[in-house]
Amino acid sequence: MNENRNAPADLRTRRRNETSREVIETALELFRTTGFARTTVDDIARAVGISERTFFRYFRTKEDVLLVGAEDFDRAVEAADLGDSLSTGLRAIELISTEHLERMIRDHGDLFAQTQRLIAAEPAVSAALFARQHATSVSLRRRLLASADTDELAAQLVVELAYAALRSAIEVWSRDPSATLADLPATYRRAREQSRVLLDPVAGAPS
Amino acid sequence: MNENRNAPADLRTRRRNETSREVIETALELFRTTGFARTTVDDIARAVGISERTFFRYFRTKEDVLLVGAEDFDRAVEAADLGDSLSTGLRAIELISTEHLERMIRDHGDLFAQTQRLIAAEPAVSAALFARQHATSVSLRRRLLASADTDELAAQLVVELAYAALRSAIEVWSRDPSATLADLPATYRRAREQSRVLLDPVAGAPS
DNA sequence: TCTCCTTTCGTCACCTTGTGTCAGTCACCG
DNA sequence: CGGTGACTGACACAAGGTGACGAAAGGAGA
Repeated sequence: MNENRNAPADLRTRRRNETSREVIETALELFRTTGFARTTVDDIARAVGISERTFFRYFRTKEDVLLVGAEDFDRAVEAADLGDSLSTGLRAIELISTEHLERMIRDHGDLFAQTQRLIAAEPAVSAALFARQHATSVSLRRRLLASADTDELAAQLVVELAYAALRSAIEVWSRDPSATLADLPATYRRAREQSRVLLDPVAGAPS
Repeated sequence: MNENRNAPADLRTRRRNETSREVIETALELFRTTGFARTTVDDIARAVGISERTFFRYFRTKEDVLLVGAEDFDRAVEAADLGDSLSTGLRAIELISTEHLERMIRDHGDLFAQTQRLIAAEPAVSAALFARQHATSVSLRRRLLASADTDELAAQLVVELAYAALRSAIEVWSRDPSATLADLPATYRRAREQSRVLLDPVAGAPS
């Protein structure tokens, strides 16, 4: 399709992005002050100055408002070159995750941090996020199987373990009030290293 | 509290269990023939012969109907002795998972298999399941921190990796049409072994 | 500038999930 | 046998989410 990345863009699309961002920021504020569950979609729409119906044209669900870069991440994962083995596949997923975190920090900054904190605090939202990741994990497993000749279990495990490290890093980081945006990539690096140590077959019992 | 396990039980509790099981089996049938989304709670209630309101007295949500042993599993995890280190904690979670699978197979048999297949096929339900697991994972991390003196990231990782292995095993097993109930414990054992091999620091790149 | 097409938006109507409430029923216990 | 507490059905209601239709506004061409 037409891929005019970083172009001045349409006036329509520009206004759409503005409205989208305005909804996110307004919702974020309402969620913090009133709580996620007690804030209705109608509250958000009214505060932004749009109709309830229009809100759902921007976001499929109330939870989606907080899943800022999720769609981009999914697309990047789907487009990634996984190489021809499980280890190259794992490395590819980790690389994309790293780039994703850096881009989110660069492009969205505090907005990203705030959404992550709210996600960690709100089971309904983390469940929605997981549903996304689960869908891509199944698709990833299929692609790994096609290119890396291995069994389904190993392929699924590689994907799940990679996602587990990413989720854990974000989770622990977002629950730490003193952590800054700059700390996140380092936390994720530690998560990858530690996950390898924790399941080390030498340290773990053989059976 | 009163723990009359395996006792003849009250007439009321007996009827309650019967109704609950009837709801599960009826819903399972409707979900398979009509699809999860297109089946309304009212359809299920009507088919069982209870009111819509009563349905919600048995199950908090429509998804909960498929989460048969989840509550027992959570309780078992919460009550487990995690030892005094991350490795004993990991071992404890794995033991409980194994016992849980065996008990589900023994007590529920095909019902369990059918629910797992539907869960794997239905994003909304796996999201609900994840929400449960996420809640217990946070509580587990706290308990590991209290007993094993380590950092938050390592503790969270241990829990997430353990859950990832369990989920992957069930996921892959439930998507295999030729797999039988007896295959599940073996699949889970392979998942634990493989997860240790896949993240082996010797095979993986140091950085 | 005028016209035509496309996208977007607001309004209205509707369905489904989930909760609160109230009154009636029934098993159990004294 | 009468009281207590749990379970149930019926009703009302809030909130999330979808479909349909007409109006308004942006964008392209004459």
